[in-house]
Amino acid sequence: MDLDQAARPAPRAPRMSGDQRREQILAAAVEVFAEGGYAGTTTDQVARAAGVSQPYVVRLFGSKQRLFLEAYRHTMERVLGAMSAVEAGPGAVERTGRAYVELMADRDLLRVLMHGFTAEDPEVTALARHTLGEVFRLFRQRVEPDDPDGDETARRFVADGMLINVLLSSDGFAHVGEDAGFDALLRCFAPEVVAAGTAAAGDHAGATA
Amino acid sequence: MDLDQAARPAPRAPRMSGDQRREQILAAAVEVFAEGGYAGTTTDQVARAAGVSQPYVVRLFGSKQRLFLEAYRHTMERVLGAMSAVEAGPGAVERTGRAYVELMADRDLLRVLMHGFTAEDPEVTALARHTLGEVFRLFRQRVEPDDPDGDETARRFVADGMLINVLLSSDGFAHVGEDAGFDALLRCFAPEVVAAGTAAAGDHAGATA
DNA sequence: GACGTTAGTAATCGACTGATAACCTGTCAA
DNA sequence: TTGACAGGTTATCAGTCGATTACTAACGTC
Repeated sequence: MDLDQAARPAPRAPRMSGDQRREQILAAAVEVFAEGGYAGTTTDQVARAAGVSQPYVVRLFGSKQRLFLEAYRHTMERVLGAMSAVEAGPGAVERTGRAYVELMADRDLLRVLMHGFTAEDPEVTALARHTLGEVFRLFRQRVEPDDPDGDETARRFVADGMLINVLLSSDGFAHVGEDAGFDALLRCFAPEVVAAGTAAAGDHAGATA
Repeated sequence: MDLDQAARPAPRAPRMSGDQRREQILAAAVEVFAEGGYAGTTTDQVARAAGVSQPYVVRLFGSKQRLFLEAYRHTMERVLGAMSAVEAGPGAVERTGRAYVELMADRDLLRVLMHGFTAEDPEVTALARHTLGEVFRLFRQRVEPDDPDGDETARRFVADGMLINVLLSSDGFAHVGEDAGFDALLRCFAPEVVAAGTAAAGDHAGATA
């Protein structure tokens, strides 16, 4: 009994290759940073989410800041990768739009991206600006290059993207039926979601307005 | 000498009425929170910016969280106030747009607003969503109510607003000439700024791309 | 089967931060 | 004058967090 309970030193998780662990921790970091941002997240939270100890996280990445930078870069590459994968040609505008919308499936991605814009660290904000610029550029080069309205179309695309990011970051799609004005805005994007949401909410809605 | 240096108990700032002090601290809070967000800002930073001691800030507002909430509400009211001040009628769309652009003069306002969307506190994100909804609503009711494209126009307005917020938050206008794609995007908003910026930058530009 | 290397933890530290308590000091009324 | 209240401060604490150190255990390999 004593041998069974006390002597057992907690069934340690199996070892993993360093690279695997790095990827795992990075994935956990994206998840946790998406929620709390840089300052609002502890290395311990990341460690727990990844199932390792806090000091190990710090040692693997050098510092919290570097961990965040790597997580951010990781995010950036996935976003830009998705946009780069769209081939040019007729209908490219619509297909690029769909590519961005599909990014919403992983809420964390665009939320981390968002934290980059409001970050304090100049290195992070520089990455964030670069990402935004690349999104613009990638879209732009898929529009007829000599279309005089191309810049305008691309700017609108980026602007809509930022609105989506904001809606996602503020968890807007999960708070339908609480604010009339906000619902109206949401309805522009997903009328069916709002219709279903307001019907379902109705009772517990505090209707801020 | 001893009398001059040591005995003098630091020339205390003159007393102020409680309400005045509150306003002053609130203004300082907006300024400092704009930079660091909620988690990335200490009550001591706010206190220093306001020229008072840290415990006094906490005691006046109850807690850091309540201070942030008040600062956020303050910000929100100024933004919505500016939009409400636009009277309806012909050209209302353009005038509302100008009103929003004029808000950019105080960088902190829109940056604090932005932090609300990425905040962890559900009370804050709810306020942020409400603000967004009101911006949409206020714009919408200034467009011909029976204009079938009204929703679309209003959505674009809000989206452009979010893009502006992002550019402002990431300090984009101060980093012209560092990233080609980003410059191209910026050129859609303020061609003259970018032209001047790239010319002036040129030398110290690392040109991320 | 000893040995170096790699994956990982426990213990702990020093700095920071939000909050509390206790105290000080102008100002104004009676 | 005196006293009471409003506007402040200094001192200090308890918790948290990133980072360091020192240690342990699994793996390959000769």
